[in-house]
Amino acid sequence: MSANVDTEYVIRGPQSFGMALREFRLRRGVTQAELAKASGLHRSYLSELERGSTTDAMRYLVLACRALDLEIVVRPRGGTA
Amino acid sequence: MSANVDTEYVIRGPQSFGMALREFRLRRGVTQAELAKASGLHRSYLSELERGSTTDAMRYLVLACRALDLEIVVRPRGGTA
DNA sequence: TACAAGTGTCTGAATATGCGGACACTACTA
DNA sequence: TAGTAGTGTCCGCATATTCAGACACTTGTA
Repeated sequence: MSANVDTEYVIRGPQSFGMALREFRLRRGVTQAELAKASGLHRSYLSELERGSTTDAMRYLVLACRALDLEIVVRPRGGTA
Repeated sequence: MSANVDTEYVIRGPQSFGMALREFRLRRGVTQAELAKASGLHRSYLSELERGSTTDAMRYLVLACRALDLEIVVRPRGGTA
C-alpha cells in the first residue's frame, strides 16, 4: 500500500490538477492524443491543462471550496489501491 | 434519513458540484452573499454555480477524468469522518 | 401591513476560453 | 540518415464566460 500513496491528489489549483491528470495518464500508458479522443477534448488543450497554463475555471471552483473549508480530490474510480 | 454521507461528494458534473457546494454552505450557515465575499466570486455566479446552470469548466475536468477512470471528490478539509 | 434577508434570474458588456491547425523539438528505432 | 511518435506552443476566430447591477419572489418577523 505504501507504494502508491499518491492514488489521491488534493487539488489546489489548475497546476495540481494538471499534475494529477498527467500522473494518472502516464500510469495508464495513454497518450495525450488518445486521451483527447476519449474525452472529446483537444490535445492542445490537454497539453496546457496538464501544465496548468490554462486559466480554466478550476480556479473559481477552488476559490469557492476554500472559502468553505472544502477540498477537491482526484482519485481512481472505485478508489483505493 | 441517513443525513450522514455528506462528508464526501463525488462530482459527476456541474450540477453535482453545485449541490455539494450548497450542501456544505448551508451546513455552515453561510449565505451566498457571504460566500461571495469570502471567495471573491460574485453572488449571481455562485447562485448559478450551485444550480449547475453555469457551464463552468468543471465539465471539461470531469470529461478528462472520466476518460482515465478517475473521479473528482469534494469533501471537508482534513477529511473528517 | 411593512420590512428585511436570502435567493433566482435577467440584461449588457468586456473578457477569456477552447478549438483547429500547424510547426518545432526531442527521443527512439530501423 | 530517415522516419515515427509524443509533446509543447503558437495564431486566429467564434463562442462562452464572469462580472455588475437590478428586480421579483418567497419567507419570516414585528
